[in-house]
Amino acid sequence: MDNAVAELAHDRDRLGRSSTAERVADILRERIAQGLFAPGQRLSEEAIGAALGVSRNTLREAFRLLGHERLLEHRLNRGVFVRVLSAQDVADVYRVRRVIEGAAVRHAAAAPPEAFAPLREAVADAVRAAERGGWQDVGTANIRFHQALAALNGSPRLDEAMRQLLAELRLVFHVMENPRAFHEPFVSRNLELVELLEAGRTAEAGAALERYLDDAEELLLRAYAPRP
Amino acid sequence: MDNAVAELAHDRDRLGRSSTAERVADILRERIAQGLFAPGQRLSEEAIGAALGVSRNTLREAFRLLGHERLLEHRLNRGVFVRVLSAQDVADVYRVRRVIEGAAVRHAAAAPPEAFAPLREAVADAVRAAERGGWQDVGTANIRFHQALAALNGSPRLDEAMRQLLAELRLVFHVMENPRAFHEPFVSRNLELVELLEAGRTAEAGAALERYLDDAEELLLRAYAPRP
DNA sequence: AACATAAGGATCGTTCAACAATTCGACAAG
DNA sequence: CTTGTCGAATTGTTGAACGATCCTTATGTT
Repeated sequence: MDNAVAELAHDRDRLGRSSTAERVADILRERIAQGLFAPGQRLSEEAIGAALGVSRNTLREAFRLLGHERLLEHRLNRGVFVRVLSAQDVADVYRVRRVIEGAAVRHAAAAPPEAFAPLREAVADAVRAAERGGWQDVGTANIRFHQALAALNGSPRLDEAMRQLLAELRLVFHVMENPRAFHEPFVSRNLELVELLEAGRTAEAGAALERYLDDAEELLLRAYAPRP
Repeated sequence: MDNAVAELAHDRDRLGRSSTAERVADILRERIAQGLFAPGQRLSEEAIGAALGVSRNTLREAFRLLGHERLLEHRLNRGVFVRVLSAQDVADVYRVRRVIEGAAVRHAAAAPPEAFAPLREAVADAVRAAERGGWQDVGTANIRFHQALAALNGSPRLDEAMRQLLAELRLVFHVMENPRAFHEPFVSRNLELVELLEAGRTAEAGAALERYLDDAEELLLRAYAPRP
């Protein structure tokens, strides 16, 4: 009985966690992730505030949240804009990915077998999406794969950092035509990765990951030409 | 001449970057770093807003900023509190430090000799501060050392992440008595680290770093007993 | 025609006052 | 000692207001 009460502590954070500003931030984050707000687009306080039925003050709190997540760019006296990543930004994102995901692969050696289940699932989702031509969904599944890979570190802070990095990357995906070319080739390579990991061949997995990230970065940078 | 103009670009971000909310956040961040606001303490909107002469709305924007940096904790309808790190938080901070600083050491092999100058300087500052018994300053210099170490990654995002991590750690330092015991022993180990790095013995440096972080974490966790 | 300048409108930055919602502690009742 | 109720204090959110700043357009000058 005392036990049942103690378990409630797990759900405690689900109680208070909903202010209007945060819910607005959630909505905007989702819209940006879906590409409905294009990079570079200005987000008018008045227009969005009216559309969502919240005051400008509340909306500005939400903007601060997303600005800190690098999804919005705050220019003084000019408003907030959906972030436009430069080529250097993309390079830096991949630099950080190498660090975080590389560490995850090294951690994988000590991980229990069931730790790889989320990776398997993400690959399976990607395969299914690819079969029916949903390239956008393939991209989403691939992102989930790498999120799950980073989770092998077992660190909430790295999970959060990875979440943010991948959200930034999504901004790049949306300004590019031909999503298939950017997502399809990597499904099988993700599968290769998880199989190497499960087999305990972490050194090879690390090398494969390096090649993966090098190729993805190059492919991305080659096709990515933001207005200078 | 064209060169001098080009250099101005470095300071560009310092121009527009001054909204009241951000300046308020800077002030509060500094106060927290100095320990003038103790962990767990509640920051009243009305009191601080009046003291700083800014409106509640502006102050709330600043709070959102610092909340996202994990320095403040926002509890719905209860206000913002200076963050109290749990033992798990401390462990997680060190987990991330191992990842980021470990990668930095690996990067150091390809770094030019002058890249280690900031590390040398930080150690020198720590030594000077230790000689005159300024243990608080020793801690600050040590923090600068590891910030500079992380900078070897050459990644703005990792720099920012490290900045945040070390700011969190400062929260822990402030709730502990006897700062000398936590900072003095590590000065010489930092010196050892930079010398190994300059000598190109990166593998040994990596091992030394691991020991460093293990010891620091254990020392910290042993003495750190936040209210449960 | 090219450039500098000035006026105007739009939007942001910030403040202020107000009210609803929520929390917390005190106090009374069982 | 537990439970219910009340009230003060604080936060959450709104709406309006005004100055500051930026962008565009119109105007004037060389």
